[in-house]
Amino acid sequence: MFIALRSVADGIVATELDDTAQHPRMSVVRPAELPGWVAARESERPRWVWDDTSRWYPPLLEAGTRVDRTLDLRLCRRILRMSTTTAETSFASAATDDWDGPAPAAVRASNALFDMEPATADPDPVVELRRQRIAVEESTNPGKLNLLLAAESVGALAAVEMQFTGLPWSRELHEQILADVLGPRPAAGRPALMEAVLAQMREALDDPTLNPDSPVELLKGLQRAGLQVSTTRSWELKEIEHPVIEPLLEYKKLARLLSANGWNWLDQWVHDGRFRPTYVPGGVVTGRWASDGGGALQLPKQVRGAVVADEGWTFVVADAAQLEPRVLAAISGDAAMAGAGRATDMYQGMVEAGAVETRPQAKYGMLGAIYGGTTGESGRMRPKIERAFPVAMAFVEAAARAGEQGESVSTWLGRSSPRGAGATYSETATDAEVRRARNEAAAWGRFTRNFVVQGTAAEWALCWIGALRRRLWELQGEGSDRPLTERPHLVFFLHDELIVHTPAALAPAVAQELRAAAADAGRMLFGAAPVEFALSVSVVDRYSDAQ
DNA sequence: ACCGTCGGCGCC
DNA sequence: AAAGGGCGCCGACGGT
Repeated sequence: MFIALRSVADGIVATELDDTAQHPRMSVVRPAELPGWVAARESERPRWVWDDTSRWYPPLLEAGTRVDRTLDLRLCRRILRMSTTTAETSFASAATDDWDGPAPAAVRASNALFDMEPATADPDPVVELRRQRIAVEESTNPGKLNLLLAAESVGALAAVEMQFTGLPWSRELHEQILADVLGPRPAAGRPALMEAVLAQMREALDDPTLNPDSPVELLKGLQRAGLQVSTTRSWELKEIEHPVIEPLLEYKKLARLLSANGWNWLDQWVHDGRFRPTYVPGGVVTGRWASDGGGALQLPKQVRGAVVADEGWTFVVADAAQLEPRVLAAISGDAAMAGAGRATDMYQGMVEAGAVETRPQAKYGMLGAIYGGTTGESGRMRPKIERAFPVAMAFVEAAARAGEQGESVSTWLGRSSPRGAGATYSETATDAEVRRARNEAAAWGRFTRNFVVQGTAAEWALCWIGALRRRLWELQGEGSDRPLTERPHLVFFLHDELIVHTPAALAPAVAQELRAAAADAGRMLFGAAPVEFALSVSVVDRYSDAQ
């Protein structure tokens, strides 16, 4: 059963539909009564259909209503528009309309739902749902596409829930870290320890007015002192021997901490002991999530010591070990690579299988295969990886060739990449123009090579989240009416890593569910394929203690 | 005062 | 011959 929600001038129209999206029965619900109404219908396990989860779900959660299943029509529209599996359908060729692109700002405003009368009615979700269902049926792989749409949508629910519950964050411990590394918070100017390091730099360069914060001036200063550098990037500076290098690298680290996760960040993003990032499901072309504000997906290891569980609670931190190589083994059907993945540590498994000699060789070799790297260690390992895993390598090579020629590539479930230009240049092009066109085509090939792996890994992660979310909810019995924040709940997601905040006594059970959900995700995507998805799981009171 | 771009670096 | 994927955020900078 579906129940589609739509905001109109005199309330919210809820349209109940059967599993074929037919036989509508409409009710009108007053906005203030929606959470209670939704909660009452939830026992029938409908799939709630709405334009944007980020618009409808926060007020429901605020009112204590959790929903199990949804279809986020706007997210689904984007997938169906792009997918090569729907390319032949009328859905793909239809003119753009309100459902394409982001929601209008007026609709996005979270209070529009309950506090204000909308100026115009929403576009009809029932019409869009039916169009999408037809597109899926007419696609070349309805089963996979349905799974992708459900996974994308459940991810949107989890994203809103994680923002709602927030990541437990200790202001005191964060301030302690800042004080240890930078010194006390200054009223103005640089913190004391930064100033001290800067003094060392000025001394080493004999340049008392050196401005370290301007890359242009810093570069001039370094060159004036005779250093052979063309940029001020850390990795380039590391190659050089000079008394200024050590304090300079230190200064950069301090400046980074100060500007990205210093006191200002704390003031802006941490309130009432919680960091509440906005996740953006589907925000990355590959299907990965993006984040908006607070840099949730770039949380440096340096400040993870401030992430501390509540009294009597603990964290279960799980990350998927070597997720992308395992995904590559599965989508390419490379049996030898899948065999190496039967080890808990896949890279070690590759060593034991005799493919390479050391674990770092395995790691860099695989990263090179997935990213298209050819220099350094990953380039040197390339022939060995080719020999050991020819099926997998042929798979990513094919994805790269497709991209170079301007073709679209797709993930396992059918999310497709944008089209590239290919190596296009006119007959009268100069050598430089030809070179540039070829470089661009090669870069697009690296993008598509990575797209199929990164995007499928993102699909695995969505399935993992979806399976875990239901398992956690059922952990204490569905009948329990405890709110989300009083049960084990997800608080953080980082591409291949999840954190669950749980009453300490339930941590072993949560760890079990995380592993079971990972196995669920593997089966959902790949059925009986012989690829295992190992997790490393730790139970810790502080995020920085994980692993 | 505001806006867009860029260098640089954090995460996966 | 050479070729590393995806993001977000900050401050500086150059433009208006």
